[in-house]
Amino acid sequence: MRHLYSLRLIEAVARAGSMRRAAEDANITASALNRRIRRFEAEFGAELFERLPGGVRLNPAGELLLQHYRATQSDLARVQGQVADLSGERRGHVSLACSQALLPYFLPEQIAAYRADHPGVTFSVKVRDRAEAEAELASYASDLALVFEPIYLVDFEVIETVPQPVHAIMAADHPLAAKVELRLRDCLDGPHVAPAARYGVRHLLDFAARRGARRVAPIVETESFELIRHYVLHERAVGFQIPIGLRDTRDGTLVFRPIAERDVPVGNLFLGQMRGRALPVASARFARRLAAALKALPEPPAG
Amino acid sequence: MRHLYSLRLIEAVARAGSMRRAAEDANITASALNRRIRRFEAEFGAELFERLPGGVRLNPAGELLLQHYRATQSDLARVQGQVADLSGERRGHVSLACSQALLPYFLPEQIAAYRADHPGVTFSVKVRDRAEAEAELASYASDLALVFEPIYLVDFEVIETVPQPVHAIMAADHPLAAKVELRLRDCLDGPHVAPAARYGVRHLLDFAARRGARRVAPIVETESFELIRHYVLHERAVGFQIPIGLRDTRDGTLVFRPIAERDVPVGNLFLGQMRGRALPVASARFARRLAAALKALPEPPAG
DNA sequence: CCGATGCGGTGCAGGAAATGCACCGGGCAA
DNA sequence: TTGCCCGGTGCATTTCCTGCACCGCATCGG
Repeated sequence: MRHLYSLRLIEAVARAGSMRRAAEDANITASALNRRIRRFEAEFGAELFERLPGGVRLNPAGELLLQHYRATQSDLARVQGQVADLSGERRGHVSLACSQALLPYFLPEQIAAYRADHPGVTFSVKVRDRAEAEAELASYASDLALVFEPIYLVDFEVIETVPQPVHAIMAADHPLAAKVELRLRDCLDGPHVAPAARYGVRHLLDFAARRGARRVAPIVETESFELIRHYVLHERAVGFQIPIGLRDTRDGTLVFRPIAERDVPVGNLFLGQMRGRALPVASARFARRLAAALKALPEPPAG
Repeated sequence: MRHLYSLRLIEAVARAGSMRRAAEDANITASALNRRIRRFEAEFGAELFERLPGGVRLNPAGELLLQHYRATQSDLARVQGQVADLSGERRGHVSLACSQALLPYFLPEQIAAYRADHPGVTFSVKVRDRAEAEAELASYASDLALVFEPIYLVDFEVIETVPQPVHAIMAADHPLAAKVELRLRDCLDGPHVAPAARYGVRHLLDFAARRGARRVAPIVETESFELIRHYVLHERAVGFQIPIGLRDTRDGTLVFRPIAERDVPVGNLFLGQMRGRALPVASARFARRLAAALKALPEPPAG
């Protein structure tokens, strides 16, 4: 939409940190860009940037305006989606930020099921930890977020929440695999593999360990849940994960067992959006569906 | 803001019902306007108007877009207010739609008190009945609404509510003035003066009368609360009003008495805004103040 | 039936507005 | 100092928008 061109340029400048670089990105000359911005500032009634020797940076007024631009843009996209909808096109796009646990099973299934009904809808999926996912929502870069454990932002509006007790995962021939439920100390006493500190599972583990005067001391600490799942098959170690990202492997080599609730508190998976925002039709429908699927989630079998 | 020019023109066309008339209002030629709109429609991806023999009318897509425009405009105004605010200017504008009962005492006092602290803030006050006031909010024409009794729209977000029992008003020498509390039948048996049907007070009276198998049969029915207050001084009649619009007159000629709660249900005064909307700073602050003032409202003395 | 009227829409020429180019002064690093 | 990159500006050019004249069409009144 061309009437937002100036605002788009302002965003580009804010991102690039310099008018000349932004001009290059936007395929116009720096002088044209400069003048557009000066003109806009005059009309708006306030400067938007701090002019520094090495470039420019948004000042508070600019931050405010940029926020407005993003909200406007998102609302316009929603309107266009609704219009397309009422002309029967059923097109649209869903953008979503989620944590890694959703990647192997839950999200692929949900997206595929949704696209079976609405083949015109496309998706973008970003993998973000909790803090990043909330930033995604706040900047309107994603419509939805699906993250594990605590929510920081007040602007995060919870659509649905589902409990996910932390599970220990291990090779099928691991001694602990014989038990139905594990104690935390059983897991921490032996070699273990854990996600990095910023992940929700680790957060719960650290909290629980501290309470029990123990320490999470992983032999491998990683940001990749997939690495954890595969590593425990190689060394006699225990990993930690939430059940939504776990399934019985076909060959039965990987097993998972819940950790006693009295040791590690049950965490929650949150589906949320930016507070007060009217989502595009496609995203709103998908969110409703996700919420239903989360609510219908079976108690995970201790496979 | 010039980047909204096309949208402003679209709104003008929607309001005028014809491109030629809108062009005249906007001081451009019809051809220029026509082309702007066609161009916008092409870029937007959908027609916005039904072309009729005698002019044009918004189609659903146009309605949606217009709603977006109004929201955008309002949000931009809020941002500009915030920017002015952070440069310490404390300027701003509050627009409010309210019912007549607030005009004599409550609103003037509140506005004056607010302006004493923030002299840069200006106000516009529209007198609207309940339905109209809600339409004002929905079209972003007013920031706040302060109305009596029931709320229709789901988009009306209640900020504060305060009970206001219906009172009968009469001349000091009216026989009924001797009682501390009146029964509805006492009022309806004699000549009475009442607001028109669309007002909340009348709504409650009609409801109560129907329940008691009686009828509100006013000798004067009017849209002016002021007329009611003055009329009862001229003829031995009873009028109806809510206490927030009543004070002891200096000369003691006008008195008001509550009507028994078992006869007429207590109505409520609602302070509200458009659901989900971020108000301009000035309006938000004034709303907070209004809410506090409403909550602190004294039980009305039976003067 | 027919002309008058008011509507949205278009071809074309003139004019306003945005752009690109060349260049300035200034901070910064080597 | 020299060279570099920054934001900002004067001027010629181009792009885009506007205004005018006019078309086809539907409606209305005689």
